[in-house]
Amino acid sequence: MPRAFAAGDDELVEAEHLIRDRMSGLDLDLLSLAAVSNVFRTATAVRNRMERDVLRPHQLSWSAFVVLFVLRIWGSQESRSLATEAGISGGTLTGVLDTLERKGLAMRQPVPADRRRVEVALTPAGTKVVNEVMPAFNREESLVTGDLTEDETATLASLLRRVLRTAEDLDGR
Amino acid sequence: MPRAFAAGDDELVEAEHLIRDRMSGLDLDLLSLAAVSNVFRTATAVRNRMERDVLRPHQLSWSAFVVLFVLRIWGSQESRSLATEAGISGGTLTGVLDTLERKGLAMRQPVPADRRRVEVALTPAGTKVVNEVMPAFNREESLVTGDLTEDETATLASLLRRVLRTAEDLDGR
DNA sequence: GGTAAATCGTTCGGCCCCAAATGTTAGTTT
DNA sequence: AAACTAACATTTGGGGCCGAACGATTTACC
Repeated sequence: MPRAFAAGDDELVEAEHLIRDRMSGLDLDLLSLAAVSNVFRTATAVRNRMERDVLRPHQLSWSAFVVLFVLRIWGSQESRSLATEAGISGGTLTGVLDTLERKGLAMRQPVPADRRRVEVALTPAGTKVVNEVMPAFNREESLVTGDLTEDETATLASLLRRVLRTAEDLDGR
Repeated sequence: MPRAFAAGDDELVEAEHLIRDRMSGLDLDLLSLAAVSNVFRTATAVRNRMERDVLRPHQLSWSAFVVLFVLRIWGSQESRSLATEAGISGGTLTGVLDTLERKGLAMRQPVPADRRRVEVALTPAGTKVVNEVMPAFNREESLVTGDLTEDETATLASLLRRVLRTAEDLDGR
């Protein structure tokens, strides 16, 4: 999303006027546009920070960390649920697991009852990495929300949760 | 833990409870963790919807659409500013522009005064595509924020704007 | 019991993504 | 003018990402 969005209130208004002018006749919902645009812009900015300051020193990609995190919190599980939980496709997970196995952070295990399935588990090294990275990750989270009061942070989480629920409900699940 | 956390305790979804239980020894700021996690989860869910329902029928990638959108709103401009506005690296923009040029949606033009630089402009076909996609995109934005009142949507945009600004200030801009 | 259908992880092709290296061009210094 | 220095888009290499196609396996049905 364009940089001028949410760079500041003044710039935001300016951008909205610009959009209204340039897209006149298109009848846009500028309130929703601003909110959703800011979700994307914030996610991108924070994620870039995380990747550069937290993940890169550990040689981890975003998805690799998410997979490790899911395994750490939810425990060992099969590929399919792991992919869903991590928010990536099955094909992508195969590649991420190849990388994680090569680094000795996770491992695949056969499921005796069903030879199609694969159980994925953290190695001790993988557990160690998550335990190291997670606090650093969380410190960044605290930093970027540092301008918000605790109530505001809770409100933000709550509003986002409702948008997320709506999106998931629209997808029918 | 802070009052706001206890107050919003019953709003925590299962995942947030699990994290609290499994990472209890790591002294995490769960309030920030929930807020930032929800930014990422929401961005991913909404973006996946957008790509599947809006962009894919037009054979457009996310970045390709953002580039077209920036060109549509802010007008023709040189590669460097376009990459910044679109939030992608210069190397990525080269590839995206290759694709857009191949599809006849955008075009590069030499800058006579400086032969290193390239001016990028929408073609008529590119303008037409943005005009078609933008309203569909905005309808999805309205949909996913449909559970929020107008005040809440504005609050969400405002809170995100402050997080975004904090992240950008931390990066020292 | 044998065939058809569903489900699993993987592979493949195309695109996206970044950082770093590259080659070209412009501006600055001497 | 020659030699640095800076700025620019592009190329390169390694990975991530998806949907579709694939082969192997299990389940359902007749």
